[in-house]
Amino acid sequence: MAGKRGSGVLELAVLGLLNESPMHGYELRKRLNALLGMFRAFSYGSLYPCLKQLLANGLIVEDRPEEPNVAIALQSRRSKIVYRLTADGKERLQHLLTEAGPATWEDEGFGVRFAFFSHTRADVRLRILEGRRSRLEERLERLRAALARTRERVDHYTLELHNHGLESVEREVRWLNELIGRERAAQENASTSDKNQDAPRRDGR
Amino acid sequence: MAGKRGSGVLELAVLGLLNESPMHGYELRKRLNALLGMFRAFSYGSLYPCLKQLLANGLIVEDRPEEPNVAIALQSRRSKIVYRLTADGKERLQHLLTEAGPATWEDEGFGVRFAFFSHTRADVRLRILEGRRSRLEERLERLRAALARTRERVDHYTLELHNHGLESVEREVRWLNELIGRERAAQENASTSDKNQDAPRRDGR
DNA sequence: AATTTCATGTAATTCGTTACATGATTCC
DNA sequence: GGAATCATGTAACGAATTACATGAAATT
Repeated sequence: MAGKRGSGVLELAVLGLLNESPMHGYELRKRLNALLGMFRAFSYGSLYPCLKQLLANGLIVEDRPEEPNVAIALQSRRSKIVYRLTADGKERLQHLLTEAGPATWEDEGFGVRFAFFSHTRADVRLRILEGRRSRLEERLERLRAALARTRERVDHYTLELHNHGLESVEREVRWLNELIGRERAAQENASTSDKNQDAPRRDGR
Repeated sequence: MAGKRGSGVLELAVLGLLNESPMHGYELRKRLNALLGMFRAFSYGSLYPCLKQLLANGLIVEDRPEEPNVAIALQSRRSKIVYRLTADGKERLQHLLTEAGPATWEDEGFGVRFAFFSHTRADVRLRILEGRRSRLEERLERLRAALARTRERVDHYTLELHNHGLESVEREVRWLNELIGRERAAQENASTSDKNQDAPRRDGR
């Protein structure tokens, strides 16, 4: 059922962007690298095969701008294949935004998920932020333990590297804490006036 | 000449560790993930094929602990294949530590290169640090430009992400500046009493 | 004796890249 | 009319992963 290809951060990013508005490949790549410039940059060699795959899976459709009545001869100008999401595509996007996976995927996918937060349900946002935080905290523990075990036996540079890394992660945790706090406040704010702001909780397992 | 396989961060890391002391695969992986825990974790599925490749390329040799005279029957205990660097391997390590490559490799390799700084020539250290800094600064410029172009057209979350990313990179640049300053001071300190501390500069191109 | 940890490997797969190849459109 | 950029793709490759498979050694 699930296609053999088309997974990965790229799929999520493409679906997310097409969810905001239909686009052709070239523009997609530009917006992609503007949006995710902090983390990575995708090339056409990845993008077009991905689009092909999404098309084959029925998650997107092409919108070639042909008005059949108006001008038949103008079909020669057949550049710019605009893609847009199908219903299946939207479903898939929600799945990718929501569902958990292996830690490595969650790590890679966080930036992209965050980038589409304004199109994401409040409860899902909170879950993603908390998930990220707990993974980072787990990592912190492991790193601190490893550092304590080898204390004094490592050279100056290794120590410097570890400390810098540790501080970076700690900094991100503080950032997440702030964001989570704001999200919670906004949610409470909304639930005082509006009910059913809570997510209908999914099956417990 | 150059083997078709065995490139990547892993090769550098393995050579670097074996340069410190001979080791068998299992221990190698543990030390690897302790050393590079901040960035990545390698699995046996990567490590053993890499060792095999390095062996085939003559960069390492195996040191199976068989004393032929003592006990022939004890060969049945053929665990723990200890590897150590050959002369070619040391040369290759110096090449990998020193030589520049595509930006993506330099980015991935920085952490590993840094981890082996205590076994690296002072001038090479400085070059690596400055290279990293200039790449980061280039990235900063691009990010700031992109941010300025789309200013006010992006949603709250995207802005938050970009700012956090920007600050992280700026922070690393400051860290590098500190390190570079210290390296320079140490180098000057040394060159007042000791001459030929300068690197014999390689061909200019 | 059983379980955990040590130790070594292979096969298939994944996600992405670089380099190549092509052509239309716009700017100068 | 020539250059830059827009636009779409393909083929070959790269680096590492996961899942699988095996067995010896140490601990309980």
